[in-house]
Amino acid sequence: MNVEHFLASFISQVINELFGLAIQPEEITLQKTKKEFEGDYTLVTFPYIKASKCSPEITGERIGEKLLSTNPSIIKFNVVKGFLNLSLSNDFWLSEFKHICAQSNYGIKPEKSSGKQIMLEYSSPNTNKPLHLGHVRNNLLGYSVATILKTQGHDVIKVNLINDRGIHICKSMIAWKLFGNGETPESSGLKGDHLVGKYYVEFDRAYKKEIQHLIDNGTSKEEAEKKAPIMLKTQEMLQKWEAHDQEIISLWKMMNGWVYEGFAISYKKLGVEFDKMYYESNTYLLGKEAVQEGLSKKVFYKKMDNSVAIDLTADKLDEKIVLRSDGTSVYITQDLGTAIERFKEFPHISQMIYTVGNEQDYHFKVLFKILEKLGYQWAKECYHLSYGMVELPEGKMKSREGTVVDADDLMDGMIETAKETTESSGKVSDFSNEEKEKLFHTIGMGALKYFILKVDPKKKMLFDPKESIDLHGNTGPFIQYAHARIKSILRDSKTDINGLNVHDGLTLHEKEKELIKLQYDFPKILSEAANTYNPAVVANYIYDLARLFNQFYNECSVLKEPDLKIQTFRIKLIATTAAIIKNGMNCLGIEVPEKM
RNA sequence: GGUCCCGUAGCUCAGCUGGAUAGAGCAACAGCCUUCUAAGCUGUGGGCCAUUGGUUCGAAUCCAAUCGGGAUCACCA
Repeated sequence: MNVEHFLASFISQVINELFGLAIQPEEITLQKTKKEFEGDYTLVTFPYIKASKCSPEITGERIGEKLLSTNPSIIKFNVVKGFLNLSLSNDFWLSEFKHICAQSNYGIKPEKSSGKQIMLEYSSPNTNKPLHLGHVRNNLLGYSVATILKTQGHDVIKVNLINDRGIHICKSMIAWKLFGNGETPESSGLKGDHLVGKYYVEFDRAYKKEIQHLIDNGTSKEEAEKKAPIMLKTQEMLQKWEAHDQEIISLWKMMNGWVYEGFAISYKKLGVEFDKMYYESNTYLLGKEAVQEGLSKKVFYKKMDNSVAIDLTADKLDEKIVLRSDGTSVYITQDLGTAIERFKEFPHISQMIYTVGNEQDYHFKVLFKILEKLGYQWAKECYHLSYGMVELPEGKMKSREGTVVDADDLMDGMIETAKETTESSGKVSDFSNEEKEKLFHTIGMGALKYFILKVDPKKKMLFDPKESIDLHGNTGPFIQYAHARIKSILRDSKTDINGLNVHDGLTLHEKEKELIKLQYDFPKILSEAANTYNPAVVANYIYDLARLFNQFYNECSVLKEPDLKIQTFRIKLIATTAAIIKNGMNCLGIEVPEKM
């Protein structure tokens, strides 16, 4: 039984009895009492003064007195202006705490218990360059939201749609052919994705040089961009690729293979994974049937030049081309086709989530609207998990210009920072080398992941590479540290925690009560995070919990507490705290060490 | 120009389904380790919540306008 509901239904009865006002429990809003006042929950009395025909203060007094006399869990109340603050008894909170203890994974619903199946797409890299900070945000966000949805009992299918074809891929291939001299990851010692990325940058350099050369010889800029020889070669290569030219296909396979080897390493380090991979080289022709279907349903129309379009001006969007005049498809065509395919392939999915940056907000609005107009019922269950760009102090990152924060460098740098800090603390002298490496990875990646996930996904975020990510304060390691501290106490206690029982009638220390109250919120936090697709909700909650534990730790001793009943209670209390920290951090894809 | 998103402490961010004196962290300053891990805890300073108007008993929160920042409006992906 939810505490707010429990109180609200009592209050609705009381208000009805006292003032004759019929009010549903759901309409009563209770809020947590602010720190500076005494009490657990607060009722704002302003909405009821019309019915009570008294001042807000008197209204509060009357409701409070009635509640006190009818509800044994309420032991005290006070009224400040129009605010009625209610205090619940220690035993009430202790019995809530027992409920928390009784569940092995408090707040987390059993796997696949909701019966709802959701497909979530994330990552979606191009195979022409290595992953950068922007991809890191995408990957962490997608993985985290998937994990959070799983806590609600949903069956989540994580998919990755790899953009493995197109003109941008050919750019790296052409540059490698022209300037590569047969260089391979083995011969260069470069990670495969970095090697391919090097030639993507190389292409841009050569292209720009050719453009400048043409401009110097009197060609207009626009003309030069089209006529640059290297660009013509690239377009020729794309045509050959589409015509299944064996030589091009095998070059493509080889270079993509290098990229996949590189990605696999980065994904592993990031700790993300997928249930199914899609490749655009397989899906890029999809959607033409949907175009035909749309034409016959008169959703689309043919234009004078034979291209096919849809008019969305009535929906405050523009006209959108869905098939070129030469009959080839555009980006949105394959997105339409892919979506339709997926719902055929997985008939039980009830929701489709796309983790894509907010620069594509418009694209997804158009996509979902078209699907709706084509008559697909599930179109309204498609959701664009839109997130803000990661910006550097100098502005946006640009792959072609090399002004990106590379994902591998970033991760290695964080792990190195974690190593330095950890070693200087001198706490891990008894660790084996293997354990140390694991710990540095856990802490470094924890810092990075928390740094990115604690901010609201839809907001753009700033990253300054010159200021390394902090390990103190509101950070991943802060939370990991709180967890390690708890585990250290539990080890020293040398007791079987499951065998312990919490006694009634304890007097609760302020911080103990706060810990119970905050732990009690965990399931609500998870469902809120799931409903809003927002890992930051979990991140900020876990931080609050860790901070509260640290305060408790400073004020109350666990193992040195002489009263055994209290000691037992405290052991249970910190054990559940640790479990929630661990499960919460797991939602962010962050591991927590037993010792650090 | 149209549409969408964002403006909260020096910096990075919470709070936004309307409620009490707007919160954290970093940075600065001052304390706390013979006591379960100081990656910690406590305290001090720091705010016209972009501006103006409206709705309300009550607005950082809702509405409108204005100013600033960003994205997008391709037969690119």
